Amino acid sequence: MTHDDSSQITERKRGSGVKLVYDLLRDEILDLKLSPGSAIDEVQLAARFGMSRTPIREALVRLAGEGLIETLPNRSTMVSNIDFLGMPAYFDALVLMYRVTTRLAAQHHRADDLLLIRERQAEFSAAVAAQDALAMIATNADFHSAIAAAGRNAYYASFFDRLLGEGRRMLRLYYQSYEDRLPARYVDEHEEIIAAVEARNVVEADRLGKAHGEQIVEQIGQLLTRNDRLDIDL
Amino acid sequence: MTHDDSSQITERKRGSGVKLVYDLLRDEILDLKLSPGSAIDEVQLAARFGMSRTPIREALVRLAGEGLIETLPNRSTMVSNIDFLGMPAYFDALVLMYRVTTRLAAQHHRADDLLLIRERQAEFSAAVAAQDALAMIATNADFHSAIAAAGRNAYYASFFDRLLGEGRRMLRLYYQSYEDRLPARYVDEHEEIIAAVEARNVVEADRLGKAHGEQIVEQIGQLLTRNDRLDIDL
DNA sequence: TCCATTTTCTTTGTCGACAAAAAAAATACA
DNA sequence: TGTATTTTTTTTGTCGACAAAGAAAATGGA
Repeated sequence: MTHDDSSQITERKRGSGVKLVYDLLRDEILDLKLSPGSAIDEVQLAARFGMSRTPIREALVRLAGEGLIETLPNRSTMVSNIDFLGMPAYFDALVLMYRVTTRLAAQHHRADDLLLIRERQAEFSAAVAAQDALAMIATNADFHSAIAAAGRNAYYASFFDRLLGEGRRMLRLYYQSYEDRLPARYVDEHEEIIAAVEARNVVEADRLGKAHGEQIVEQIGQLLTRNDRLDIDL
Repeated sequence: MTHDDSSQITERKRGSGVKLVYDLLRDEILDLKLSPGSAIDEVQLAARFGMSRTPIREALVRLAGEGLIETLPNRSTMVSNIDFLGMPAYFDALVLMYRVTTRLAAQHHRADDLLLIRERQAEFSAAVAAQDALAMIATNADFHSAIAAAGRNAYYASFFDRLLGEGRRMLRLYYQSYEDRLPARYVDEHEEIIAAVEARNVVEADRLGKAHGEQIVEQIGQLLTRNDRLDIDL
């Protein structure tokens, strides 16, 4: 198994190596370029990136901290499996975070937040137009991450980011099975969300966040039997 | 500055060093034995634990991943400061997690969960009786963590654990200023929560979780001016 | 005495090497 | 041929050493 990477072993700034490996590996995992369950070899990575095992190891420790890889003591390291049994729990948390972050954005956003949010929405819209599934998933996550940032709650934001990251893998599976064709409906829903946030309409933002989340969940969750998500009424 | 630790440099199992350092350092940080902002010296720690810098470093990376320490590139590593400005956001998230985890525990708990929860409650009750503030804070966190585990949502549970950890530092400050005397009221509230969970009374569990959280927040949050917590009505 | 520049010192980031642990392969024995 | 035991291989965990990057101290000039 060869890794034809034409890997440019260029001069790197001290300390930048870890971030490089971390970011790249994270993307590869979330985009399913590294399939769940596949083994990760430190020496191979070291060779690929032209550095020693030490920075590789640090990147792996951080990825393990996020649950993206799993480490068997003294034995193999591998890409975490997608926890299908945990999907109901995942969607429950995801929808709640959709709600909460959108609601808080309506409350606490500042003028320049909207600029960033609109940028993300433009990127998402472009990805939809280009029918690029990977880009759609990533830019959709960025969009909601920007919303969360505008909500000014770092705890929700980081939790939400983690959920969105984990979700990228599941969504990839989903859109793969639907031939990379994605409803442009999400673009419209995003626009509605932006409008509600801008108008500081908290109730409407909450409702839209919840609806948007549930809409996505429903499309995916048809496969699932169990359906006892948390449903706090408004 | 000497570290008189009578450090037993005994033979350790391969791979156990990291966890040892991580656990101990985490506890020392959360119990404020290491004050926020204080520097962390890798070499000193290596000497103290009788091991090389490598496993120390790995433990520090993990702690940094949880936000408990901060690393200035190429320069110092230090215990994270408590983010007082972020406290409203923190409490907002904390109360919501109190609610959600208690509610889910009422829905999804199994018989043996209650045994564990009661154990934790007994420990908390003992700590209150002994007027041991540190133990109270730790066992209270354990109690709610057990509730969260019974809720069968790993995402909420891990997020909640992180919040409870972060909270240990704030609570320590709070109880310090109140002369380590803590209302036994929490013990009763815990009992009510257990009863609601056992009865699978979801609405009541939700209400109690919210009330319990808000009660704690109010006691601490009097100091804070801003008070625009998320308030989803039931 | 005060400030700019150079030198030393401290602490981190990276490396190559080696030992421990577990798995895989090879061997011995019935 | 099938199974238990030994040997080899693979991969991780740990170590000591060194180089880079700042900070602190020392030096020099006005």
